[in-house]
Amino acid sequence: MAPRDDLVRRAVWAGDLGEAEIERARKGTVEKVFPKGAYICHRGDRLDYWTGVAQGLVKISTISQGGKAMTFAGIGTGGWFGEGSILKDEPRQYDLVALRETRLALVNRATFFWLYENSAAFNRFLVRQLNERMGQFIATIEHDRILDAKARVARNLSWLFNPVLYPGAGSQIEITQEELGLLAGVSRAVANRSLAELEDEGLIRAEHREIRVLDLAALKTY
DNA sequence: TCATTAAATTGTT
DNA sequence: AACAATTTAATGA
Repeated sequence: MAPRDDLVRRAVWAGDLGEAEIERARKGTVEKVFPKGAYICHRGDRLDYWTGVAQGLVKISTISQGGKAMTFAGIGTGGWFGEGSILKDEPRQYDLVALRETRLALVNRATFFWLYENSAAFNRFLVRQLNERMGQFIATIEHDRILDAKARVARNLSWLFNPVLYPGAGSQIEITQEELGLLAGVSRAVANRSLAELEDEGLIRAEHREIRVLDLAALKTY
């Protein structure tokens, strides 16, 4: 059992793919491991792969003109991203950083489009994913008051628990406070305090190396 | 299985 | 950034 087989087969979008489709997808997929802290790609780079996180945690971020770091999304194990850059055939608009050792599944451009043209199941997945992301961004804009540290932590956490984007994830996730701090753009100490407060408010439960969400809706719209 | 130790993670300052 | 406390993982009796 080559790990590559499992990778494609286990992917959420492969759920109702036919055997032939899976085989085709498998052939166009390579795996690559990035060490903790490594850049997967910089803004402006070309990365002609549709990318899935087989294991690990990736931050999608950019630096604003004012020089402030801004995180667009955190992608955990089981998440997929990059369809926008592939579809539009343009360089990445943001930086990709592996927050911990991360194993990525890279689906090449030709295979992506083959699936796009031939698999209804794949298309259903794509539409759902794009729609869900859209919803995330709209929610972000709607609640775009001055984002204090706690709010950023809460929002980034809620992203990681999106049941549509991560069908596999239950109500708990493995993430350290340091990693969450990197995602939210706050220091570890602040992340720690934010989590403690969120826990007091009954939204989450923080444990060692993992966090349980008790009220996802409240977390999203914090 | 238990004890010891090293490494990682967390709580505070 | 530094330090202590706590938890986990690894090792060997």
